[in-house]
Amino acid sequence: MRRYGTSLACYHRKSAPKKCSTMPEKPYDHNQIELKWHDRWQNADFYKAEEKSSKPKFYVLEMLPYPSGTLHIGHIRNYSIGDALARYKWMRGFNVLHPMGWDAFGLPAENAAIANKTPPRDWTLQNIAAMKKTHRRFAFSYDWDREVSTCEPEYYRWNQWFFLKMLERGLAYRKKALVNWCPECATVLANEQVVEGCCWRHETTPVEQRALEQWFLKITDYADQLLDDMASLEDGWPERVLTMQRNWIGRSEGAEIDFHHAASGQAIRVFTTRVDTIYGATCVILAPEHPLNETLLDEAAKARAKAMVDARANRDPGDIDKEGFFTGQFAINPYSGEQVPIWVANFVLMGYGTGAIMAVPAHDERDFEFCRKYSIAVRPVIRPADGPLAVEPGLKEAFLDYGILENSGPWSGLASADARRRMAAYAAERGFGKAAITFRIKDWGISRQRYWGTPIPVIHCPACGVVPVPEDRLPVVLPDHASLTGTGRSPLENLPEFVNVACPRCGAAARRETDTMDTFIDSSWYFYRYCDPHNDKLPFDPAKIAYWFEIDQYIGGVEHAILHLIYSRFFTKMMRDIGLIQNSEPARRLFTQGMVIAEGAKMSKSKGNVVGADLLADQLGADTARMFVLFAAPPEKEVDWRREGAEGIYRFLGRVYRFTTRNAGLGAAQGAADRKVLRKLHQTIRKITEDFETRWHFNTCIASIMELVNLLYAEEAGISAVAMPEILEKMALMLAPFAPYLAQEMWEELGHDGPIFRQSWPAFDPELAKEEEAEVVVQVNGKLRSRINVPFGMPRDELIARATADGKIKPCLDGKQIVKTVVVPDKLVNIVVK
RNA sequence: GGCGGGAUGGUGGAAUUGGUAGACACAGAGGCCUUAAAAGCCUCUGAUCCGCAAGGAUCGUGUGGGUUCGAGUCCCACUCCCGCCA
Repeated sequence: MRRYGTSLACYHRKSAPKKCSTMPEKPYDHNQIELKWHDRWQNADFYKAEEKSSKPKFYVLEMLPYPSGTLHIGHIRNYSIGDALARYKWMRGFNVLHPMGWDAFGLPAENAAIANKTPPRDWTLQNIAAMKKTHRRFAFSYDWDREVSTCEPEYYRWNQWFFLKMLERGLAYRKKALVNWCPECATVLANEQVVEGCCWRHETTPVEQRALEQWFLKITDYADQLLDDMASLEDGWPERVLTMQRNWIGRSEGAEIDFHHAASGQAIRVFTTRVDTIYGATCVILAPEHPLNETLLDEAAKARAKAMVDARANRDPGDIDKEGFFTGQFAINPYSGEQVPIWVANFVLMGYGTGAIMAVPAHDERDFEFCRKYSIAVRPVIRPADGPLAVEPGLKEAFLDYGILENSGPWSGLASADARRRMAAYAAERGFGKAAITFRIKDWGISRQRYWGTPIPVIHCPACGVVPVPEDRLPVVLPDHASLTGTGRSPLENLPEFVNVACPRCGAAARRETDTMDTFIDSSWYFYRYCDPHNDKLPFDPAKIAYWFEIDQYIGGVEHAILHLIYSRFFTKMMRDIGLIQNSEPARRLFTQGMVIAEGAKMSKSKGNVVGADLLADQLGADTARMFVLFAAPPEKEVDWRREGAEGIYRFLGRVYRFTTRNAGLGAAQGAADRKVLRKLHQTIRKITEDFETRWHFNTCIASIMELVNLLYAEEAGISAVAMPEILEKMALMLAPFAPYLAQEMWEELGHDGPIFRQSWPAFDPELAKEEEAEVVVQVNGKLRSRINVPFGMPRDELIARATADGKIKPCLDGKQIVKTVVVPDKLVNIVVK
């Protein structure tokens, strides 16, 4: 196939009807079919969810896209999976909610604005319009009345409302925190703008860490719940997503212990999961940004520490070489009274635990590596339960397992687990520590020094401090125009009409907060808004949520396994706690589809290999594109986009269509092939129905329809006028979730009115689907030697008799002794000989 | 290093519960149709070997072991790839 579009149809029209006994077949012209129904469906309302319904509800949701301007084949895959499910559920009689929206705030709009001199809002709205058009071309079954755009004040005012609710409850707070800072741009960068430790726009400029006042959400308050509630997701969410979230939350149980600065007596609190090893602690190590460094270090050392912080910005902690320096100061071990040196090292993270550790090289890998490098003492204090204590010098690696304490003062002889508990209790008793749980997850920093986002609704008053914007004055509207340069602080700072405001409390001149919110806030609750998208009193009516939630099926890329999906779970719990909703989790089931790569390489603009959806719809048609991404691999796996593969699907759809048009309303007088073909038909329905209900291997579903079509071609002349309509109708119905345009056109060709999606999913007849005869495999010593056809349910003895009498089996048994015979009824006979 | 997922023809993949390995498709080869091409339709297509042929034999699911009448599937060890965490 070299040419596409209208010219393709001309080629087909030359092909003559195959037999004079059939209707003239019609060529498959995807443009003609898809444009026709696209126009007819323009104002159709088949896909509106009912507010009140006697049907069971089903909420199917695909992750909303960022409006970059174009849909690519990766989007098409995501939506094709959801759409197949939505259409199937509709045909199974569910009241389906299947909405779509736009994650419309974000930095690309600002960059585009700088590049094209288009205001971010205009750029975004144009992109949304273009993408929506493509969505419609692909006939995804969305209820467009529920469309949500997160950049609209009607939406983001509720971001602000939630922020105020969290502020009231102490879940939103302000603190000084380290952020990524590019000295070239003189601005803060988001994590995703830091590429290998450098600014994305200045690739040779290392990013620094600067302390700035930032707003945070207290997701750590929910860390335990986020972890515990995963138990309820275990049967509906992919195991690897749950594992990733568990790792991300990173709960560890241990103890906080105060060492004391020998010179000043000041406490240095360390976190350890292995307090039982504390007699083996040979130094205390502080994170380079630890606040105590201010008093402990001289100026030169402070500069070294700062350099360390900058050097490791956003680098994988496992990749950095462990480096440190001795501060010249000492600390006292509260258990042993021993003085140990205080170091500063880059592998100790301020964000984890207390920002300080005790190094026990004999029993911790990283400590071992570090202490060996700097020749710090290594002292074993735990021996294996069944062996002696390791000997130092000469120790080659740390002993990490639990064991029995040695050289540990009064604790010697205890087992590790026991010692951990008792020693933590002792610390609490004496007031120098306690048992503690620490999490890897940090509070969510949401301040962004950017324009295109939700304004944070607070006012800074010189007299009253931070004052929330009163609820009745929401939304704080983002000004339409701001001068964007990509440098300096938030562009909103340069808009006096935005910044200068009277304090809501005292009326004095005050300044508005100019930071905007992280756009992950927008996507943390959008799926609730779909249930009540036009509510201007509340983010949504709780009764509507009670009806639609939880989401029955959420579908998206695994790249969101952590951020978006943790934030969403957090928001749900927060919303529950403020009394808006009843559910504790947003989605009962999650499906993570694999990526689409193009000809072996990850798609990206810079590589120029992005497969655009519009071009596909032009050249091959929406049906072909949708079906190809479902056919090429099971949906959870990666798919390689290949032009030739998609052309194969195009050929298949043409085969289906031509067969249908030339046989509609026809058929032979005698149905010699009816039984065979009807059996295959009902087997196919059974297979696809089972797959929709369980594992969604649409690739094999489509393959089974291909098998059916191949059989129809082979048996065409022997299909009766009675069987033909049933076959063609059910085939159209089975294709409807995958190729809606073609299915609808077939439906019309078969003489039916109305949308095929309002039809019931075809039922299969188990009797018709049954094979007539069982093919039984005959093995000798486990090797396949013959196959025999027998009636179903043949008894064991008879099967053995038939098998041993088989012409191919007899010679194998000659002169041998039969040791054993294994029979699997209707399937297999295995004769073991010697 | 830990945890999770994976490795099947030239390619994407199938084999759902331990029971016919390679469904379906792509690519390739041949044929029919055609003045010709395209499209369409039909046949062949894991490797090696035997045979004029029909047909048959052996090998074969990353590597090495094991369990079993029987292993792509289960167990042990290993290699490589992907993801998350360190």
